[in-house]
This record gives sequence, C-alpha cells and structure tokens, in this order.
Amino acid sequence: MKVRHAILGLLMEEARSGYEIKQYFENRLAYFYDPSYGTIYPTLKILEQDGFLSKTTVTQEGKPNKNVYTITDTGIQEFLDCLKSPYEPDVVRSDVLMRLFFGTYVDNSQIMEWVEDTRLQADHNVKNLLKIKELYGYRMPFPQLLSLDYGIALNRSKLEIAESFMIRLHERESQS
Amino acid sequence: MKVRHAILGLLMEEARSGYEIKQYFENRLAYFYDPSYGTIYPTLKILEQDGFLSKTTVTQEGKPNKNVYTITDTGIQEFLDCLKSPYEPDVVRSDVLMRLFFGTYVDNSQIMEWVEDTRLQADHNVKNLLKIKELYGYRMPFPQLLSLDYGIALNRSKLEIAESFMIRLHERESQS
DNA sequence: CTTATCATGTAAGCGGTTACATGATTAC
DNA sequence: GTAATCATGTAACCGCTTACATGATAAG
Repeated sequence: MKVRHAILGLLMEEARSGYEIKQYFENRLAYFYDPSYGTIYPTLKILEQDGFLSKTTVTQEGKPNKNVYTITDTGIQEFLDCLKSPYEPDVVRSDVLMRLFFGTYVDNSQIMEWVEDTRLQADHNVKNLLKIKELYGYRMPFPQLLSLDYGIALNRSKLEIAESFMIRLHERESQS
Repeated sequence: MKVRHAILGLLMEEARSGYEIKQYFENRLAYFYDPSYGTIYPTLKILEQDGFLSKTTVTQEGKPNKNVYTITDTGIQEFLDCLKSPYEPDVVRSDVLMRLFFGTYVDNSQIMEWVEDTRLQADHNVKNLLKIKELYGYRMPFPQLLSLDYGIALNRSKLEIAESFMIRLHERESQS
C-alpha cells in the first residue's frame, strides 16, 4: 500500500484537507508512516483527476481557506480492491543494525552509544504509543487497536533487546 | 548508511566482485539489506571513479571473467568517516500494520490471514537467521554477532505478537 | 515584532528497483 | 536441449523527500 491508498483509507472515515491528512498521519500513524506535504498535495490532485476524490473549497473565518476532499464511490471501490490485493513484505531499513554489523571497525564505547540511542528511541516510541492509546484507544475499532498494540509490543521488545545488549557490552569491556 | 558505504564496508574485509557482493548481501544481510544488481554495479563504477576502489580483472577457468574491487586507503578513510557520522533513524515500512489499521473495512477472516502470514514470515526469518548463526557464528566478530542476535530476537518477538493476536482474533470471532 | 499555526503548492533531486540485454559454462 | 549458475551492465521508471515559495492570522 502506497500513499495513494493510505490517503483514500483516511478519507473513508471522513472528508479531510491535505493539511488535516498530514496532521492525522503525524498524530496517529507516525511510528510506521508519515509522508511529507510534497507527497500529499500532488497525490490528492492526481486522485481527484482519477475520479477517486472530489474537492470542495471551504472558507474559514480567521484561517486560510482549505480544500476538503471527499471520497467518491469509485474511490471507495479502489480502496477496497487495494485491501484485497496481495500485500508487500515488511521493509526494515536500520542504520544501527548495519553499523553493528561493521562494529569491528569502531571501539566498544561507540557501539554502546549506538545501542543506548536505540534503547532511548524505543523507550520514547513506547511512551508515545501508550499516549495515543490513552487518548484514542477507547473509540478505536478493534483491528486498529491491534495495529497500535503491535507497535507497542515491538518497541518494547526493541527496548529489552537493547538493554540486554548493554549488559553484554559492559561484560565484554570489563573482561578486557 | 547507503549502498555506497555498505559496499565499502564489505570490501574492508576482502576484495570482491559485484557478483560476490550481491551473494554476500543475500546470504548474510538479506533480513535488513539487499540491494539489486542494478544498484551494485553502477555504484562500484562510481566508487572507482571517486578513487575509493581499484578494479582488477580476474580471468577464471570454466567461468566468465570477473572484476574484483579492492578498497584504497582513501576508501578506508571514507568508510571510517561514515561510521563516525550521525546515523539515520530506523525506518519500518509495514504493509500489514497499515492494513490492520484499516481493518474495519474487511472481515475477520481476512485479518486472520494477514496476521497468520506475518507469523509464518517471522518464523521463517528466525529459522533462517539461526542457520546463519550456526554456519558463520563461530567466526563472526562480536558486534556482528550482536546484529544477528538482534535480528533473531526481533523476529521472535514478532512471532509471539502474531501468535497472541491470533488468539485475540479467535476469541473475538467466537463472541459474535 | 516575532514566532507558531494554518494552509497550499512546485521543482529538483535522491536512492533506489525492474526490466532488459548479453553470453559463457555446467549439470541434469 | 534446457535449466541453473556465473557474470556484467544499462535505461527507464518510481515513489518519495527536501527545499523553496507564498501568505494570512493568532498568540506571546
């Protein structure tokens, strides 16, 4: 699933502007998806041209106008078709993992720095996701709750792995 | 770290051809990095032009010739500099997570299919990584072993999460 | 008066992948 | 004879990010 379909998915719930879509991604999906404005706006334009969305300009008081996009019937169909299509395998691009692999070329303290950073990052993610669960969890549909719990569990594991690695790294240092 | 530096890293150990580099990625790093030939060959060319590698053509019996690349002193420096530079945060692009988020628009059996697939994928990865550990683990430098253990532990967690989700999904189905 | 928020958009570039093209050798 | 392995390379395209450009209002 690319931005095209992710955006259609968000508009299944309710009509939104490009700006609101971006906010939603940041607040609720950032831990696994957060496209930039440079992607969102052109994509909305194309989706409209393709007949999957219709645009309405809403005038606001005290704020600039906004272009609100509503999903059309063919848009809904397009989105549901996407959910039925075969999905792409997970992609993990991890710089830390890469550096760990080449860890012989740096000293122990450098590795500990990397692992500690990973631990902090995971810890931060867990806290963030728990906050999202607290705020929106009660009114999230069941599968969405699963996706959130998945993120929480995976980051907790990451945290624990990083902690155990720190122990191994300290042990190793005291041996030499 | 991009392909450029990953390739330099592999050539720190020993001189290799483009084909051998690809094999190495597939056998030892595939779970977090596996660039295509269409990236590797042009990158080798550029790295040579930049003076980070030197090329030697090796004639073989019963096999086509191969271009073996050796890292130069400036190449080594470039790689070590890269390891000292700030690293990029992990990127997780997960189609399954995305689909779970939009799970209200499909039925329970579809979700179970996705989660079960994730479970199988994680199981497969764990087995694969354990095989790598068995084959090469004894002669891997300590930090490289950490990177491997990281992959194993993370995929095990993924496996467990998927299992617990299957239970939750079955419970939910029997309730309705 | 200056910073943050709201709001939309374009152009250039990056870091790849996919598909194509070629060709020799070995194993079944 | 035909499929798999070894070996190298190019061209077109993709999906996205970054940087740029604009401008209005609200809050401190």
